[in-house]
Amino acid sequence: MSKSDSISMSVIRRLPRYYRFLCELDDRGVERISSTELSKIMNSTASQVRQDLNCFGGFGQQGYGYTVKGLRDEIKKILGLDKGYKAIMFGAGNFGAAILNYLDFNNLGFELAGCFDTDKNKQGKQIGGLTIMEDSLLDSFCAENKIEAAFLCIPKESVESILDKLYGLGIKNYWNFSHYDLSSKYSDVVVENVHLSDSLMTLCYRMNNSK
Amino acid sequence: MSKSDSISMSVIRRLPRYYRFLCELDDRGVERISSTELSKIMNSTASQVRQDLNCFGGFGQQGYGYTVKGLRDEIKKILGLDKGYKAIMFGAGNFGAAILNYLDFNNLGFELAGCFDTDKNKQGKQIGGLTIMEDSLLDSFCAENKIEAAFLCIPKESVESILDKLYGLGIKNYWNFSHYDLSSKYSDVVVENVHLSDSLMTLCYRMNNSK
DNA sequence: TAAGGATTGTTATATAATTAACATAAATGC
DNA sequence: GCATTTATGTTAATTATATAACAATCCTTA
Repeated sequence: MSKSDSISMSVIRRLPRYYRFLCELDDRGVERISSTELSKIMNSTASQVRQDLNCFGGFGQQGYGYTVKGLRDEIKKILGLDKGYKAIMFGAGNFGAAILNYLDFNNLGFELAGCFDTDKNKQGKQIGGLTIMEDSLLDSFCAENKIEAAFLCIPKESVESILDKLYGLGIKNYWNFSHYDLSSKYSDVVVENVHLSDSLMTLCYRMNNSK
Repeated sequence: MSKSDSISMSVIRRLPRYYRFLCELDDRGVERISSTELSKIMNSTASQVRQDLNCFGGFGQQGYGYTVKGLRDEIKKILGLDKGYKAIMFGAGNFGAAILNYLDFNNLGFELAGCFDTDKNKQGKQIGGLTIMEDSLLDSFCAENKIEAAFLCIPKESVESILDKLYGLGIKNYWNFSHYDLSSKYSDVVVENVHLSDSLMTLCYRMNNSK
C-alpha cells in the first residue's frame, strides 16, 4: 500500500494537519489545490508537501494539482480513520470525562466502547453516553467487545497496575495522559503520550526567552 | 545567561522531561547521576544528554556526573518555572474546567489569576478556586493584574474574536487548545498548541501500520 | 491540435539533529 | 600521593529532515 515501509515520525505527525485542512477546504467548497497553496496553509514549503504526500503515492496530477476531496480521502485511509478501532477509557475523573465529551472519536479512527473507573462513587454514572463501569468487569468486557486500545486518564500511581491488567488482556495500544512510561515496561506496545504539563513548561520557557 | 541564543526546539521540548525525571530522582533520594544513567531514563543517549545540557552551561563534573538537586534547579531556572507568569483561562467548559482542576500551575511557571467564559450560565460559578467571570470584565482585570498569558479552551469559531480582544490588551503568549492558527493572524505571538485530535489520529495511524 | 504554462514527482543539495569519539579533568582506591 | 577509573565538555562524523532544482507530464486555451 505504501511506497516505503519506514515513514518518519516527522511526516506522520503532519498527516493529521493535512487531513484537517483538507476537510476545511472541502467544507468551504474548494475543489482543487496545489502544493504551493497547501504549503501556505500548513505553514511549510511546497517541497515538503510534495515530499510528504509522495511517501504514500502520487495523488496529484501535473499541471493541475490535487483534488481536495481525493487527497482528503487518501489521507483518511492512510491514517486509518475509517477503522473504528474499539477502545476503552480508563479513568473517568475530570480529565477523562472532559475528553470524552470534547472529542468525536468516530471521526478520529475509534469507537469508544466503554469507560471504567476504580472509584466506587463514579461507577454507574453516565458520561458522554457511556455508563462508567467498575473494573471487575474489565476482563469480560474487553474480551466480548474485542477492545484494541485504551485511553489512560488516571493518576501516575495507579498506571502500572492497570497497565499490567490491560496488557494481560491483549491491549497493546495506548493513548496515555499520565507521566508513567508505558513503553519501558512493555516494549511491544504502541503508545501515544500527551503530556500537558510538558507543553505548558515549554510555553514558559519560550516566554522566558522571547525578545 | 545561555551559551547560545538559538536553542533548537528539539532540545527545548526535552527540557520538561529532564526536569520531571530529576524531580522524581530527588524525591527518591538519589543525589548524583551520570549522563549515561539519565539517558536510560530519558530513553535517549548519553551524548544527547550532554549535548542538551551543554547548550545552557557545564553543570556536571568530570569523573562524578551531575548532582540531581543542582541540575534540577538549573533546568527549573532555564525553563523559568519560578517566574509565576500571570495567566487567565478563557473558556470554562468541560475541557477548561478539567485542565484547571488537573494541573498545578504554580509548579509549571504560571499563576492562574482568573477565568472567563462568555456563557452566562457559567459566570459566577466556581472552578478550581476561581470564580468564572464575564468577558466584560476582561479589560480591567487584565490591566490591573498584569496578565501576560492566556489559556484558550474555546471552540474554534469563537477564537478569532477573543484573540483580537486579548491581543489588543497586550497579551502575546497563548496556550491554545483550539484548531485556530493564532500565529497566522499575529506574527509576534508565542503560541504553544495542544491538538489532542492530531495526537489521537497519530495513534490511529500507528495502530494501522504496526506489525 | 499544437504551444505555452502550470505543477507534479523525484533527484540533488543544504541544513538540522543525533550519535560517536576523544582529550581533559576530577574522583576513587590502594 | 600516584595510578586507575569515571565521566564530563566538545569536536567530528553520521544520520535525518527540509529545501531547492528540474525534467516529465498534464492542463489550458487559442
